[in-house]
Amino acid sequence: MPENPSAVEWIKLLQDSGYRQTASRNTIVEIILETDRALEPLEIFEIGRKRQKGLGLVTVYRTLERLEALGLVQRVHQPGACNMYLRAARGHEHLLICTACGKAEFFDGDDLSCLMDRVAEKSGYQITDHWFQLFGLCADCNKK
Amino acid sequence: MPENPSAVEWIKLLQDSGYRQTASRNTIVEIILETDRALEPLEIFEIGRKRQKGLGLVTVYRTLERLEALGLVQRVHQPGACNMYLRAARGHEHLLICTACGKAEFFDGDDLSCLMDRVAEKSGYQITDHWFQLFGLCADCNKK
DNA sequence: CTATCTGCAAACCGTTTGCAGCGTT
DNA sequence: AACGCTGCAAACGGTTTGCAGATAG
Repeated sequence: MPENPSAVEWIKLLQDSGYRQTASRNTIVEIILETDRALEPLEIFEIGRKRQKGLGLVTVYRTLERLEALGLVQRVHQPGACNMYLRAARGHEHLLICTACGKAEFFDGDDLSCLMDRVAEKSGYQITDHWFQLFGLCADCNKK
Repeated sequence: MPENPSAVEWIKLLQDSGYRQTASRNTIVEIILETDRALEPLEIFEIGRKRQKGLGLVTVYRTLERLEALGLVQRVHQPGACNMYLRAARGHEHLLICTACGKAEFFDGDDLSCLMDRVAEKSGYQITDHWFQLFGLCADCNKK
């Protein structure tokens, strides 16, 4: 089972790609990695501003853009919003999101391939990508 | 103008829900039902305006809102856009979308339940909903 | 005749861009 | 010293709202 990425790791990847290490980026990366649910740019900005006075919302957008381009972060689509960001899925991970608290977990779902093969054959499509996401109540929210 | 039987059905459902039948709504419903891909509000507006002079973009938005509330239409999420609308899926239908021409087809995928049961057991979540969508090239676009 | 529906214009809000100065390397 | 990065303010574009007149029932 893959370990969660660390902030140090991400900062290093950013530097290896020619980007500079700055206080703003450190803050943003830390917030994303320590939160167990997808966040909107504005949320990241508000949390970040408490830690680093003067942080700009624009920097949040630009940092997310870079992180997404490097495949470290992904945009999460939900029925009510599609502007939230989360650590990106790796390999065959898929998302499981709590509709009450927003908590996001990944699960492994690599056995979708046989279903996809069947659909490809029936439809005549050459399938190149898939989205699979589950919604529900996490154990904590379910108790209530 | 040839009558689309499904359009008649939708208009009737709208009326049964207390909404009035109007020229604008007829036009919008017809466009959605005769198109084999998801459309943005602005696209519906532009096509509709050619048929019905004076149609307003606001009416498109308000009609889509009502059709979505009645479960006749659904918002389609794609990597690049999540403001497109399509006839809603029924039962266990899932979407298969051509990334080249946008053509959307439904396929049946009701055998996801065993995977979902397994995820529920492992994660402790009570799963209430799922999104499953495939992307690829349709037979026509694949030839090129 | 009444309540809904309409289109227009303006407001709204999340996101992007231009810019001059700052900070990393 | 060079060039990327920053925050601010303004621009932008899709969506929503307020309104007075039109229209379905």
